[in-house]
Amino acid sequence: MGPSTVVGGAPAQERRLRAQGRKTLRKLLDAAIVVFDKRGYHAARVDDIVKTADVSHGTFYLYFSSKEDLFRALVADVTEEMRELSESLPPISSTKAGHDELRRWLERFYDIYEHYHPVIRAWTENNADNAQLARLGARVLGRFTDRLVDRVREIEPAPVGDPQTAALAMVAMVERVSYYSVSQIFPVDRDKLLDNLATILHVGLFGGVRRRRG
Amino acid sequence: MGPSTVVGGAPAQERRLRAQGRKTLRKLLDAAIVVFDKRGYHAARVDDIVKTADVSHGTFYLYFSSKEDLFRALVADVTEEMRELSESLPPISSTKAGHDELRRWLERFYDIYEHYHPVIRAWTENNADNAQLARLGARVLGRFTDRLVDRVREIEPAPVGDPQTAALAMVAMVERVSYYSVSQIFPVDRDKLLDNLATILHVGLFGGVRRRRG
Amino acid sequence: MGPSTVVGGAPAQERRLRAQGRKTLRKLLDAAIVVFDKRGYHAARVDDIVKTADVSHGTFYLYFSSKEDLFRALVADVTEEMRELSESLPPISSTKAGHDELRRWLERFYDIYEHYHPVIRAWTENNADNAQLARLGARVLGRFTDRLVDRVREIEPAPVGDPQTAALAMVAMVERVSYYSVSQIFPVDRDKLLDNLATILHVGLFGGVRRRRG
Amino acid sequence: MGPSTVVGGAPAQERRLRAQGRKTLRKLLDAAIVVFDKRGYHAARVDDIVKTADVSHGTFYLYFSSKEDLFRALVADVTEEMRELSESLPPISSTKAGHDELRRWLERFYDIYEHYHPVIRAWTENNADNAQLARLGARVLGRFTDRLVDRVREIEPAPVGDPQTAALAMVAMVERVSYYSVSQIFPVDRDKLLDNLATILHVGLFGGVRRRRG
DNA sequence: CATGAATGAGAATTCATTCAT
DNA sequence: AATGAATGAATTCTCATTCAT
Repeated sequence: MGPSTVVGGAPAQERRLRAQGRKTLRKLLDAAIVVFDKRGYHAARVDDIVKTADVSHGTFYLYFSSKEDLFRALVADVTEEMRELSESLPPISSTKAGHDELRRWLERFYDIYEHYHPVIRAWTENNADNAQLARLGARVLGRFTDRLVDRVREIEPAPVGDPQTAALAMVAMVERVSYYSVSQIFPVDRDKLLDNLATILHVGLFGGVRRRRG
Repeated sequence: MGPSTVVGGAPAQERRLRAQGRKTLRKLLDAAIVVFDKRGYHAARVDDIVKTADVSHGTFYLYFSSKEDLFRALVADVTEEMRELSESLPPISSTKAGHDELRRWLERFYDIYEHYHPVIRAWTENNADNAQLARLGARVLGRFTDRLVDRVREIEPAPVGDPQTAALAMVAMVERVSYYSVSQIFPVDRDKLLDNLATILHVGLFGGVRRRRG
Repeated sequence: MGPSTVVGGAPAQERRLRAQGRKTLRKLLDAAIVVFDKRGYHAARVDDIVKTADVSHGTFYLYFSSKEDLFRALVADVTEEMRELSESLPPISSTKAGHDELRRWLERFYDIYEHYHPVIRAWTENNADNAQLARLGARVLGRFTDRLVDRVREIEPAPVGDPQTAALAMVAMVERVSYYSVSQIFPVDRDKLLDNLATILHVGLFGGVRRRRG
Repeated sequence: MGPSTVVGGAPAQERRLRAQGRKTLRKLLDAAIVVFDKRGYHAARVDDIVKTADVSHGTFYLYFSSKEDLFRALVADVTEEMRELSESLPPISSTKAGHDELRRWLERFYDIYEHYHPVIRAWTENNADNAQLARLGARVLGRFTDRLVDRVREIEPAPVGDPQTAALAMVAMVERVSYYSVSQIFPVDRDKLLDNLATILHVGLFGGVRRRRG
């Protein structure tokens, strides 16, 4: 998990990082996810992050100009992963094979979501007072719906009247149910959840037929 | 909008409030919603709230022991309103009449959600470090799904295999799409949104038949 | 216990108090002693005092201009009682009768001290930043030593070389041991304590002869 | 003056202090004594302490979690010094040599008392609402009386009937007279005071014979 | 006389960020 | 590249005192 190229904050980009530096950078990013998970973004203290990463206070500012700077780096990671994921959505047929493709794709979504969910939650926290962040979030969501709509339109005959709205509703559903699951608001079994989501999407968007389980 | 009985925070509950006191209490609660909307819960300063309510700093602490205390009072309001709403879900038939009932009920949900959405967002923000709050949120969601499942089970023949999971997915969808809408992440027309949601729920849960619009 | 005429603070002295007013005044003074006992002077809140006296916040300021004003009124009470007590010290012979006189007089001291000890402690607390209070305290102590010296000088032959210093040491001892006792730093039996103090003073100042007990 | 090992408050104990840090810690402790002396414990502001120590406000909280935390550190210092002092009380004969030993020991007591008296006064101030502090104070006093009693019992024939009570009275006397002296409630010459105290203790506890001075 | 409400100055505390080594 | 120490602006909270009824 994690994008191939680790991107640091402003101060880190002005320097050429060696192996040691890249390692420290990654330690800080990982520590931040852990701390955001435990306390939430706003309650997270730079102090908590450096303690978790086991580096000194001053070191933090060698890599990031502020907590927000670090957060932006994490958001860039998520955005990139989600962009790659949305582009990787394959054609989905209305047959069992289509259902299984969808299932595998949702699985990858879920795993990324699980890894980054403290970042995603922080993102939500900040939507209120950070318009740019909100726009970026909308773009990520938009890419998912657009891609789904593309795939829906490939099906003949058209399985659903208003693919745009339906796709948005499905994205919303998948996102929120995943949130409930990873944050354990509702304890749900991962595999069962993915089965159900795959079925609902397949039936709701791709003309799949609801089958009794078992 | 707003519950019939205004409940203050810890300090207010130890005193007997007269008309004047109750008025100030309400001013503070309303001001808090405004400020949470503008800046988000964590960025909200007690100072902003008292300025908006046009009372002095000290007055705030006559009614609430802290910002969190005030927040809890607002959460109690939302919880109560949502409880009443979930209990008011009428039987839903699979006919056009059922669709219209659902539409009216969703409309009420949406309006409450719109009014309290700054509180609901703050709720989400705090789920991380406040387990009790998270549990309370789960209970509210649970009441909605339970009630939907009750209504789904009244339909013959059974329109959906696993009503529990389906209901949870629908609740998640409605909640999140409403969030997108009121927070204007996606600018959606309220009426069109409610039409679509009513249809998706009616078809997905209550055996309704999808009809071409127009 | 308590002086015959209750004296209020500045605001109360500008008005003629009726029965009701005098009652409220006394309730406040008594409540203050209770609260000073429980929390100490500085930690005592006007709020605690009015709650204990069961009057409203505003009423306090009808009788005293401030917490300090109330404190001064209590100090005046103690000062007056102690003045009366020091003047009442009878001639002390070096015989058993002298010992018994001393014992009775110490008993009265102890009882006043016990009643007012929260005020006396507050007095100590304030000696640091209130020079006038410190001077007043010195005067009270001075009256005791002077009076003791007067009585010592009546004895022939002179039982002690430097009555002034010896008297001061004895006053210090009595005061502090009483403090240990009433504040229960050392749990001491009142009667046994008074026996011992009477003996020490009688032997140390008045030429008394130490006798084995029993 | 001052104990050999400086102990900081809660925050300081979690970190490893270097030379610079230890210096700042000591500056704060010393400054606190100065400020407690000038204004008394309760009136002392953290602001006064940091100004006197010439460090910033934030630095204070790097070493102590609150004013109370700093106070506890000072109390630990006094307690330790007093413990060492009480253990150092040598055997006291009833001769002139015993008197002189006592005189030297009281001198050391007086000097420690003088240095720490702002702390000791604060201790008294807080006895009311802090039971643990009161217990600790009783233990310190108890060590003095116990040690005196040990030394008294070494004398043959027994010079006093109830050494326990007599010792407590003497400790009370010494403590309070020292307080009068250092706080200048009564302006007393240090040397003359120590002479008198040594004589009273020697005569009152150790069978010494009162001699005319001069 | 008495009350509940309101005020606001003042104090404690936190924590992101900078600095000297 | 890293560290521990220091900073001070920003914020919360308290509580004596005043006010309107």
